[in-house]
Amino acid sequence: MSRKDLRIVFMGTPEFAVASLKALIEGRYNVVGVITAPDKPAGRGYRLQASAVKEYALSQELPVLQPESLKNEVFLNELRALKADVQVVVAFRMLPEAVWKMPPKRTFNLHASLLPQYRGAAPINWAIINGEKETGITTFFLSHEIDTGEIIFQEKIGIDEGDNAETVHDKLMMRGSELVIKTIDAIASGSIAPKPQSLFFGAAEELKPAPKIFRETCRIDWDGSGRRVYDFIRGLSPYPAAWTELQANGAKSSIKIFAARFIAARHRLLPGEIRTDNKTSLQIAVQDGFMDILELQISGKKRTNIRDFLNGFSVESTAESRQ
RNA sequence: CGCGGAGUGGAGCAGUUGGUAGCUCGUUGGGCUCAUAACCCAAAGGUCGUAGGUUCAAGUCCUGCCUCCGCAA
Repeated sequence: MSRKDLRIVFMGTPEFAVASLKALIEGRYNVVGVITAPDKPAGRGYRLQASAVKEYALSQELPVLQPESLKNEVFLNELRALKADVQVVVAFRMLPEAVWKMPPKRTFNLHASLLPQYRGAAPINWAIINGEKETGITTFFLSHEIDTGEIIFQEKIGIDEGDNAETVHDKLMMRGSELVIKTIDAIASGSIAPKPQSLFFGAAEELKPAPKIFRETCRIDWDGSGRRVYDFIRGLSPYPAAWTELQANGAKSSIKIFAARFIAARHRLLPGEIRTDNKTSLQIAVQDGFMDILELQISGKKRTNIRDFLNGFSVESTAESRQ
């Protein structure tokens, strides 16, 4: 069948998924339905908020389903009624077998890592945090265990020294949407040869997971090398952002750190001790030097560069008592 | 009505028990210097998010509205 005749149901929630849906729509593929998360109270005031995918789908006048439960019979019937040939899943949630087994040409997922590495909810962040030099994108058919199905296509993408979670996210999102198209085309033409994930890693290799990230995960542990702390900060920047606490204008506040650079140096400070001229620089000690904070945000205020921050805030230098 | 913080000269912040506003930086002019994002001197620039209220008098107390941010999801 022609690739444009293929009836496609798209499932996804955040911004990352929008790029793929958009690529399908702009490529004039036959997207017959979009499944996304229900509007949820979120943000300050708990206002009801639609997902990024929903907003885009509505702007394109695509039929949208927002089931509370993916096992609900009513939903399953609605889904069946769409008569999908294939289902595309990008950054959605775990699907019950009844859903992913439905379409004749199966259901595939776009995952933001080089599977089998970084299975889980936060592959982009963890790849950077772990100091990887490259990561990538993978399309694979869904199976029972999460992120373990047979791989259709995979593509490597480099992580540069100056990259952070945002830049890598954007790269993967764009290339990912191309991979989705490529995968759809291959499925339509019947020219796919999915391979089990076991063929993608050597026996000696260890599998690194990418679990969901919580606030406590984002607290900076200064007792590490500058290399590790640097990767940690950029791996979480700008969202959800690495944070620490310090004394500013006489009060203890938590600050998010968006950008920092490592300065190698020998010193006798304890990890986490601060030295600052309260004017242009704020440096926090790590094992083998200092992290020079460049961009940060104190709670209740806006994100600023270090100079602006120090113009108004006076930070206690915990390093002066010692030398 | 989920909890909390904030809106003050171009920027980041102070402002005590209410009496028309201050700091750091920047800007402009001048000086010093081989030089500088360094230093010195001087100046310009705000009526304090917005609407209303209390008061002899409000940035500073009360109410509504707008915007931003942290937590939480």
